[in-house]
Amino acid sequence: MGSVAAPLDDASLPIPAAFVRLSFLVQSVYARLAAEHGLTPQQAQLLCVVKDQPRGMAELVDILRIDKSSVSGLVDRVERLGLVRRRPSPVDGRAVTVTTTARGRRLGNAFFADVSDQLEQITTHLRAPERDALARLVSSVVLAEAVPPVFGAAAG
Amino acid sequence: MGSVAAPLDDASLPIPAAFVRLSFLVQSVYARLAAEHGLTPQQAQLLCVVKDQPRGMAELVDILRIDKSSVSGLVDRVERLGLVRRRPSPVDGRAVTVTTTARGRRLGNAFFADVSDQLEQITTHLRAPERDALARLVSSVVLAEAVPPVFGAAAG
DNA sequence: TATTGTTATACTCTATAACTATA
DNA sequence: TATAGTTATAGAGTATAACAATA
Repeated sequence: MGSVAAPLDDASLPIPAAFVRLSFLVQSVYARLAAEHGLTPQQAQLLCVVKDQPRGMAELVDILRIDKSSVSGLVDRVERLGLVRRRPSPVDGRAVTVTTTARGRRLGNAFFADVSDQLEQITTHLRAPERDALARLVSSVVLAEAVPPVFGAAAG
Repeated sequence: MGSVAAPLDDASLPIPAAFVRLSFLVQSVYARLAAEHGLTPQQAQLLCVVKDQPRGMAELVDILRIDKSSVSGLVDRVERLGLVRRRPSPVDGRAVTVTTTARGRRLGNAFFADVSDQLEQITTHLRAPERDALARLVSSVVLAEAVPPVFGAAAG
């Protein structure tokens, strides 16, 4: 009862259920659009991470939060698709830098734009001030928790 | 830059980036806690879906959004762990019903409680009215998009 | 010695296709 | 015929452990 400053009259789920189910929705959209571009979600995510900025394998471990051996395999498969390339590091003989090819960059940008469109769409039932409040509140959680820059132009 | 009714002075990400990164955070928490309980995220999710209510395989296909053959394999593995059981449907000779064992129900409840705690924690930097607004706004998206009840007590 | 990255191995997850059995 | 579910198969994703090469 008596909710404070209710922006909508809809029922409200507990935060955990709301978050888990929003995550499920986001993953569904992400997976569907990745598939439409011939990619797995993980391959699309890799492309989003490296499309604006080359990254070393160790950086990818930190950003993607998977083991280095998993990164190796993932980069192998995306490289086999002709979307990224391994470059030797100019400063460290052991390290490699993962860069997109022209095709990879185009595909990454197209996927990024599609996901952005779809995720904007699912908030169109909200009014502008509510959308702004939602963006600010979710952002504050994401920034407070130092979530790696797995999606978005630069900044990370 | 006059934002409307700003609840916080933090920078705000675009909705899509905020959503994708929140989803990444939720998945990270979910995977870590599942592992602490000896489960994969998918196994934990299955347990959350059936822990309060038996479900048929076809229902699980709709809720989990994976192919029926994938559900078969997933249920196989969780059944092998002794956490769920297949029961013949009383009304349809072709159908089976997936039920938790006592251990599965306990484990599912413990996992559910842990995830709930952790996801509450990540919003503790917000004040109560902001948390309420966040819950309502995310809920409105989830309910408008008819996201299946993959987490939460009953309802769905 | 520590760090960067790869390889070998095993298991989970997933979809496609073909199948059985019941409705 | 259609629906409920399983099985066979193959590929992707993941971690662990062991390894090579460079710092």
